[in-house]
Amino acid sequence: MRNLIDVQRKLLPDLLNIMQKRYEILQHIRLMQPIGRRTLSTNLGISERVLRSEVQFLKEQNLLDITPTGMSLTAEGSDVLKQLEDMMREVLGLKELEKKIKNRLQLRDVIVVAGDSDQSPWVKKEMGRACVARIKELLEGNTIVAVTGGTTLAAVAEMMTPDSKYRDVLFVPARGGLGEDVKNQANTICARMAEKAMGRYRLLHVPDQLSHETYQSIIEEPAIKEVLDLIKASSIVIHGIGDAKTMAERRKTAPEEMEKIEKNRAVAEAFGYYFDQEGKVVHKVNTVGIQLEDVQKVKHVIAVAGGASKAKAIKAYMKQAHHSVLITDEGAAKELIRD
Amino acid sequence: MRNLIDVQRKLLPDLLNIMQKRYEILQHIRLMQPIGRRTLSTNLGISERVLRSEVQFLKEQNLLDITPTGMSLTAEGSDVLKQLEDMMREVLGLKELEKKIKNRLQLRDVIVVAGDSDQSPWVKKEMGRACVARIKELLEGNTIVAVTGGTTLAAVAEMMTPDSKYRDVLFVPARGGLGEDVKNQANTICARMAEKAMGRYRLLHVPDQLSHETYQSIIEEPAIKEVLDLIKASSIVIHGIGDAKTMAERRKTAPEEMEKIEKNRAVAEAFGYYFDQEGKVVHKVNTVGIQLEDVQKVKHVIAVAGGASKAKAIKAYMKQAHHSVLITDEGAAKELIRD
DNA sequence: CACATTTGGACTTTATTTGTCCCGCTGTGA
DNA sequence: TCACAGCGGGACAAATAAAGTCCAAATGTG
Repeated sequence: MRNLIDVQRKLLPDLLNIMQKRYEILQHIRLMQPIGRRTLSTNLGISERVLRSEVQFLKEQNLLDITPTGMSLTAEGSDVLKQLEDMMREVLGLKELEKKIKNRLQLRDVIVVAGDSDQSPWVKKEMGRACVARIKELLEGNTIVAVTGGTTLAAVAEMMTPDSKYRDVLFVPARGGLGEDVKNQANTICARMAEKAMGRYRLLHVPDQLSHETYQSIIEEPAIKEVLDLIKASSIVIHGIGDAKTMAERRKTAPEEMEKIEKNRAVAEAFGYYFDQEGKVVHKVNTVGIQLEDVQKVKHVIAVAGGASKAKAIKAYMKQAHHSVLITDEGAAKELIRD
Repeated sequence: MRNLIDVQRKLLPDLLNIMQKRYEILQHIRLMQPIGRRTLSTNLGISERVLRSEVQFLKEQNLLDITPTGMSLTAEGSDVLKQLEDMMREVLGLKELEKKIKNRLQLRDVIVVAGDSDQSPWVKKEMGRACVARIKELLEGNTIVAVTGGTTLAAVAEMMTPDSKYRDVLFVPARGGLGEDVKNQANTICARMAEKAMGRYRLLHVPDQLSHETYQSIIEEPAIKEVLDLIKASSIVIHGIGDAKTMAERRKTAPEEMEKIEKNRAVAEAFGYYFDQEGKVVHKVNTVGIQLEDVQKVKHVIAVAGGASKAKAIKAYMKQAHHSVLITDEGAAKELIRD
């Protein structure tokens, strides 16, 4: 059955919404029957008119009776509802997860896709697609989109599709070099995403490790400065979240910094910042680009991260990012609400 | 899985149609890839514009690639299609049955509902609902609807629902007494149906067994004659089909008539007419009302009959009723296409 | 008997789908 | 190399469906 639902989720994504809506209507009617339209509509939080259409439909399907006293389920309606209950648990699993996480972590919005990216790599792509869909909702006119690096963001870039909306969109890397592999660098991903979107992009060519003097002079270079200004002006930021240890190891982190990270019990990493489990910054990679205080001023911040193994990191980072949207997967989501 | 599909058939009947549409699109693309919109749309028999919307959707779901050479499935699309194939066989079962029967029996239209009314009595109600839905499609202005008797027609009456469309509809019994039980008589059912529909009705009060003289004089009675004229003017006829033997036994058929029926190998009964397996009339109950030759001139004739045991009768009757619409159930349908 | 609910009809407004036409691109065969 | 057929996709009008709004008739309840 899980199979069928998954296929349907692909083939008719809004089917689930409609199914859920009708399910809730039946559920409420069973609970409060006989009940009138007005009472029910306020109870369900949907407009009376749409409830009316739905109810009319359900009546035609012989699932409910409609009398001057109010509406109530027919025997058939009870049967259907009973069967529905089982399957809705599966169908709705993800939506419920989203709600729970949104409440528990106090986030602006949460999107959970099926699967666990620790186990099945294609789940990252699903998160990517969800992210792309979300971005498209946010676009208006000449938006600047800042992106970071990481394998998850690479998946987002891979799932990007061209759209006329992107005509005036500019992609920029959020921060300079953080010591990553080329294929996971913000620059690379930024370019890839822009190409896929058929949009424009600018890159930030700043070497990884710099002395203080060189650093000061390089950020005064007009070409660099221009890009940095664009980054600060971005209205959408898309970033990944990493496990602190993994990220520190993946980057060529100096031993003394490594020690600092470990000593302060950093668990999460994002933007080159390391966070402990309370969401406090305990270390920061020194590079140009957007800073954490800038991020908090950006209109739309989207964090993309999944896999059960990343749950701790996500939880820690999100403690100081309540105005972000989180896109994650079932694996991480289940861990997030475990305790 | 069958469970889920059944519930969905109830809860979102048109979503399954969309699912089918998308399934067929994917199927055709796999077969003919790479293929262009225009070619594909003529092939599928849908307008190019709606195909375009569908294709765009499928592209967004990452199920197909779209290139200047044409459209082709992605790996994901192939997977989904593969999984779909299994479940569509179940989803589409009834539709395929409908098509096959329509072609094989050369009928105007066929509707098949799930189940077998021999085994589960509620299936008759399903046929009833399907019939009612069909009737509503046909109504226009002040229509006259003629109905016969029988348990199936009783179910149709039971499933009738009021509608503003019925304001100018008049229900009449198709033929006079045929020797049935009161609750299965055309008169009873006609009245019941009209009540449920909140429509008007006229009845035909003619005793069962009449001498020739009385018969001649009674049909000249103004009150009777008026109803008979209405019956002949009806534009919709709804009737059941019975097994000849069963019907003959149920009615108080005289022994010599019984013999005639058996001798001529009657298998089907409808309207008080008995048919052999070639669809030839072999006997006829003598009563007033619509006659077989009148039926053939009526605009819309709907035959409602289900249950595996009735398949033979349905087949026989339908041999001479090609312009009818048949509403039946899965049980009968499977028998109908067996050989 | 009056009141508070109920459903359901009717009409307007808004959103979505579909039809229609056309443009620019690309691979193919002359 | 060039022309052409077939491709996708943009743009806008027309048709259709959904939702908002208001009101009338009916019915159970105090």
